[in-house]
Amino acid sequence: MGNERRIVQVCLDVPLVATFDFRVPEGLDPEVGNLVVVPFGRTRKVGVVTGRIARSEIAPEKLRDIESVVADVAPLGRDELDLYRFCANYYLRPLGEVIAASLPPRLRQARRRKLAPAAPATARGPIAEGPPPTAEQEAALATVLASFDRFHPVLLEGITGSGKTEVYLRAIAEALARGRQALYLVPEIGLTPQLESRVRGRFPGEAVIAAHSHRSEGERAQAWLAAQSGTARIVLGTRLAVLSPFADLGLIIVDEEHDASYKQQEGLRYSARDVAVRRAQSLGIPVILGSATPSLESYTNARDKRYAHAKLAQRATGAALPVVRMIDTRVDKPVDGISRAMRDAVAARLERGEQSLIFVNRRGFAPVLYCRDCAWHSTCKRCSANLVLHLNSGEMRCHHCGFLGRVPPRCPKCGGMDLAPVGQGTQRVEESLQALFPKARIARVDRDSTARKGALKEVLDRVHASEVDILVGTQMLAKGHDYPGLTLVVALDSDSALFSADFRASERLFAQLVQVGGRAGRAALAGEVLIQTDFPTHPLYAAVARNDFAAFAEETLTERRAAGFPPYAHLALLRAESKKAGEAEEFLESAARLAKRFASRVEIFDPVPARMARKAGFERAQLLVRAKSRAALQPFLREWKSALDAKAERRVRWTLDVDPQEL
DNA sequence: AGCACGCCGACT
DNA sequence: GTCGGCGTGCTC
Repeated sequence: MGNERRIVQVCLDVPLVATFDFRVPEGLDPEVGNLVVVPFGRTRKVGVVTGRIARSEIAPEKLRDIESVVADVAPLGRDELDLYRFCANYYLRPLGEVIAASLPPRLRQARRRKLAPAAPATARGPIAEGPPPTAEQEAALATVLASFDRFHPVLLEGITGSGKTEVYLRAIAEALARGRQALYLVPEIGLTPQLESRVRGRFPGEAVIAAHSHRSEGERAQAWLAAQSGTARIVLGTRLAVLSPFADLGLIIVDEEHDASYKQQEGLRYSARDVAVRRAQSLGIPVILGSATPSLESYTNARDKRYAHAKLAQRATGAALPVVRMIDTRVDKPVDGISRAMRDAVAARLERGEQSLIFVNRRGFAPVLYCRDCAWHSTCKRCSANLVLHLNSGEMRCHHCGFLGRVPPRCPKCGGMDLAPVGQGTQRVEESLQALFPKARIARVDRDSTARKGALKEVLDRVHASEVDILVGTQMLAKGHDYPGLTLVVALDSDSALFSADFRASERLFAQLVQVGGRAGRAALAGEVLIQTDFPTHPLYAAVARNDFAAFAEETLTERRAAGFPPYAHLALLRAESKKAGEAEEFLESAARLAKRFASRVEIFDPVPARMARKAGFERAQLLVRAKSRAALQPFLREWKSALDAKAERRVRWTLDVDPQEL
């Protein structure tokens, strides 16, 4: 009888405490991995059984019975639980939080209807014929296939338009042929509706599931179950999908692997790309990381032969890469943001019936309103940021906390009437272009203009139908879309990123310019990219112009090595915020003192204000920690975290960000 | 995280 | 006299 394992450890989404013990009543037989409903406090919760034990340390009178075993969801597999344990450990979060993040909301509800029975598996069908691969694609695929039965990540470095997707699709075909599932991660699925239909078109007989947060709760639950049961053969998804269960995962693809949106910026701050590599490693399956501008981490891994390196240097269509030119705005002074050279270039496209894309990474009309009499300017009371002028709606808006106010008719400080919008946002550029080219059909694409569901697709359809001459927009335009009639891309205001305090800003700028520039001239027409800048000889722009990622990477790596930053070091950031000024920094000061007690192989920086020192009424500060290796950093972080938890600090909200993406 | 309990200011 | 503010503590 002593061997009867009538107590289970149940993992719940509760801070700090990983598992709670529960008795198993007669008639129930939960196994490890099962979802169970348990009474908790005065509510009920869904948890996951992580162990079965004969005795509990908990006083018997405190133990309560499991209420039920969730019967319509199969238990989580060993592989999944291992993966979640790794994430919990590595990112220093409770296991319950990781599991909760991996479960679709519907499955986390203790009270819910029974799930609809899973859709039956579709018959395996023929795979549609793709275009004949180019020699480069063939070679890249050979590299992928050479490491198909083991873990050996492949960095697929391919210029825009080189046909990385074709390599992915052929790799997926191989995984399917071996009877296994494929996971295809993309940064933002909402922006790439074309991809889903392309994948479905290629694999008409296979169940393709798109998993992302724009789905209804029912659909998300169905997608999760289909991946878990193996009904779904191909799962296309955003970062969250990397935590999805699979019956028999045989391949992971991370497209645009450099993209910052793979890093979750709150709660469990995981990098889906890094988790994908780790998952592939423990499953012994191939993983393909694709990008035109790889992250410097992946790039060095390939250069140092830890990853295989496949390159696509030619455009698959044979189209030439766009010509990149700088417009020296010290000489060619822009009027309302538009230089003479830009105006001429757009005019030439209008005359030829070709399309232009104007890239302005700022929405609104103007980033700040300024009083010429007293130098007052519009700032947010709750954030250290300017209020952005949105003329269309007559509002001043804070893009960081959501504050909304009316546009002041006169200066709030001196009462003067001479208020001037300073700088260019997408709305203003749209307006200026319309004034210059009254007959041009202009469409604006930014978070404001595409807030309505389906609005983005409508604009893109109009672009494809040649009903738009000029497209003005933010980085939303850069990702993944094809514009066959587009021959001109202009970047208006990228200089600020050249000198940012964030050491990754230049890496992001390079990727962004390459990506948006790559939209030009993808079909039969030659493309041109113009960059308006005060620094026309800056090495970053020169490398963009030569399409020379390697040169940019090597130069940036030299700087990183000298400064001791990733990939030559590993970082963690302790972020703190508090409503009272000084409290956050005080907390970090004491955290730093604490750290220095047992930090032998890590370097503790001084606390500094966050880049946005005040946000939504919270004072924010951060403390950087650096180590030579993960092996040195991780044990330190674990010890530090538990010491910080023990302080039970209540006034200050704090979180540890392992491998921070933005400083 | 929820959700209680528990002591101090303004009001149906 | 109560309603409710959020500080403190617990959940197997």
